[in-house]
Amino acid sequence: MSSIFGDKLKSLRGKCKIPQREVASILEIDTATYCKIENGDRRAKREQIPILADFFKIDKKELFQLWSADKIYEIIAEEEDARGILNIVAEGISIYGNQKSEV
Amino acid sequence: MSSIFGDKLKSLRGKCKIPQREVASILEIDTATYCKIENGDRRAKREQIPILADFFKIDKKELFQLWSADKIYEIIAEEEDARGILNIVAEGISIYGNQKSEV
DNA sequence: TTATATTTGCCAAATAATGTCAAGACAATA
DNA sequence: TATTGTCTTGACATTATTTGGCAAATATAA
Repeated sequence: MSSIFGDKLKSLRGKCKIPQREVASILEIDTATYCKIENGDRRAKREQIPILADFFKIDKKELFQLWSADKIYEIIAEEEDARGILNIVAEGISIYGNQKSEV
Repeated sequence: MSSIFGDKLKSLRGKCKIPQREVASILEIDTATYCKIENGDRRAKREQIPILADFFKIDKKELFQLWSADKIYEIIAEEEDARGILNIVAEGISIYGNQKSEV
């Protein structure tokens, strides 16, 4: 499948030259499951994100973003006008004032 | 709860002055279920969207967009940096060239 | 080959979603 | 006030989806 979240993990792990087995172990899940996460066949649990960020020593926020982005991709993948949808959402955010408008 | 999709239905139905019962009937679902859809407590099924669009005589695409947008809202509602996430997604779309970048 | 790493298929358990019924709330009207 | 029709809510059963692990298969090294 491939996912930006999984790709990130893969790349991080590549740098450290650590086997999946080890990462799986700190998450306390099966190697097969972790493998699927890296390949985008399964989604990591929310609680696992900070653990991974700590382990790989990267910004938690970044990892959360990638994780969420994947979920959004899944939604818009099925739709024609992905950009139109994103615009609607972006406008909505501006209106309800989540943060600065700018997208 | 409230959702832009549900609000849209509510407003369309308001104009026609049609009771929920009637819309529910064309969707072949319970009035209670339709009520929840209007109020954003339940999500309409994908197949129901074109039926609704036909019934209310509005653009199917618009309704699909609102429906998808709600799903995205649900995802980013849980995250801090909603706009950051949207940007990541928007960039990804540009890269994979779904359509024009611009968001 | 032998050992280690990664991937895949399939199953059972857990979780989430959907729809209905029944009861309650609300409004308009007789 | 009582009645009628509409809308809303909560609890529950049913169904669908997700998740994790095992075992077997496939790579990758040594």
